Amino acid sequence: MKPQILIVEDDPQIRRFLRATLEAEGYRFHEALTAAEGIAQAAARHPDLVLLDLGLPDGSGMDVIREIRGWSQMPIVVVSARGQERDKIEALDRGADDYVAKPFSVGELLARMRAAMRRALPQAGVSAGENFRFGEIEVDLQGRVVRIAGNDVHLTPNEYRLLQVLIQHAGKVVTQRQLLNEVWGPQHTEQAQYLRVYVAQLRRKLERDPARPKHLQTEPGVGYRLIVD
Amino acid sequence: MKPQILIVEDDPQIRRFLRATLEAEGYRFHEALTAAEGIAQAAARHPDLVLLDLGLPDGSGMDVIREIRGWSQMPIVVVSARGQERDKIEALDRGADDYVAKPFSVGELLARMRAAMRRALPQAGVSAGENFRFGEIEVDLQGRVVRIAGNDVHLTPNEYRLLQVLIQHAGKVVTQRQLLNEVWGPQHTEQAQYLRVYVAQLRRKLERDPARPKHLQTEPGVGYRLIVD
DNA sequence: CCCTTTCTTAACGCGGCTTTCACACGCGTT
DNA sequence: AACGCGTGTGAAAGCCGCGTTAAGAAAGGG
Repeated sequence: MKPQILIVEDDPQIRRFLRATLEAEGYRFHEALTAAEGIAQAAARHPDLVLLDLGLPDGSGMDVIREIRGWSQMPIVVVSARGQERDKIEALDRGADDYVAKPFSVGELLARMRAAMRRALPQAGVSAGENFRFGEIEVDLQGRVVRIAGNDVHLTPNEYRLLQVLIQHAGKVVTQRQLLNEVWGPQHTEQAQYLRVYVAQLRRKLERDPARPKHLQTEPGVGYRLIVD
Repeated sequence: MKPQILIVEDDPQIRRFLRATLEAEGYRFHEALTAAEGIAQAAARHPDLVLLDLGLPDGSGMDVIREIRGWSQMPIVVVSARGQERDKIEALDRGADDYVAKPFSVGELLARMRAAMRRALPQAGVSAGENFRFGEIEVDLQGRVVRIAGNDVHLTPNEYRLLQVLIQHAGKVVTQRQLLNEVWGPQHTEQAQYLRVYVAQLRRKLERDPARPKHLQTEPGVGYRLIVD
């Protein structure tokens, strides 16, 4: 199940931008335009993370933090145009998990969101967790379990690490050297044969038709790429 | 008891600055000048938070994050001169809790440290509860008593300690290093043999069929996991 | 001080994982 | 056509991690 984000933001332009960003990442999300609605939706939907703008019209975003913290430890990442130190300190001390000032980089925002959600997982034993899905394949990154159409698939340590690295760069090409370095260490960046063997093994275990891979594709002369729909 | 901070930083000037800052806040702290020493001290002292500089002389600070995350969830706040986006993303994805780029404001750094430590607190909440149950096994965390189907089972100190750590992370994988660090201390994180012996003993005492464990499962190449129904 | 319990260390078998090799295939070049 | 190159595949061999047992050392209690 993909993480569900609640966006609390009144500026239509920023909202559109966040919407596009989260959509591209595959997150599910809902939007609230006011502080009151933000609190209500946070209570109703139990999102995996709240993206909160501090400059809301009907009251300070600080109230949203205080209100939510009264009954939940859900991750709250503040996104604000105001970069003043005292705003940051107040928001963080009231219980926000992170504070990203505009203008911010998309990659950093997403990384900070991932970090906040990762931390929240252990204590909330109920929540499904940060699973990664592509096609009928589901990877439970916390539990280290891979399921294909619901059935558990056993991966060896190296196979799993290889898949992990590919997931980290999902959609993008990962060079052979990079894969070898991450999985086998810097001493083995020349052993491209390892990759051929293990990519084949992964395909046999994950792909419906290993000879015509749908997800784990070869980039000849460069590396491999994990296709996510 | 005041929080204890571990500073991992080679630059004497920044170290002096951090020292003065933390002292003024009333934090206790220790210092490590290299990555290796930082890892060792993190294991030995169990600080409440690690302040980590990424630009260390004897290897990347990234290794420190990866190493510590192998056996502990302690808060790690990166303090770095490098403010590049990819550094931030990499550090956060490897398990850092926050990333503060120099030049930073003192107040913000302290607020982010407080936020990171506040989040870490609830983790200790498991042992405070009442009895822990899984299957026909019941663990009285107060009385340090284990019963299986009503009958008392005697566990040695190390056996109980090992079970305790697994219960604290029930359902999740606990790495070998983490278990070794929690039960035998930071000096013995390489003695995986201890684990094999004691896991076998625990299984013989707790599992109905020790050869096919239902609760105390092995995660090959990683660690062990306590399955709770 | 002796006896019991617990911890540490070593040895060994087993199974599975990793590594390595051999070879087939597609493709572009000679 | 033949060759080189990068890639995919199957299988064999060796290694390594894990589980198990046992014996000696250390610790603790009478």
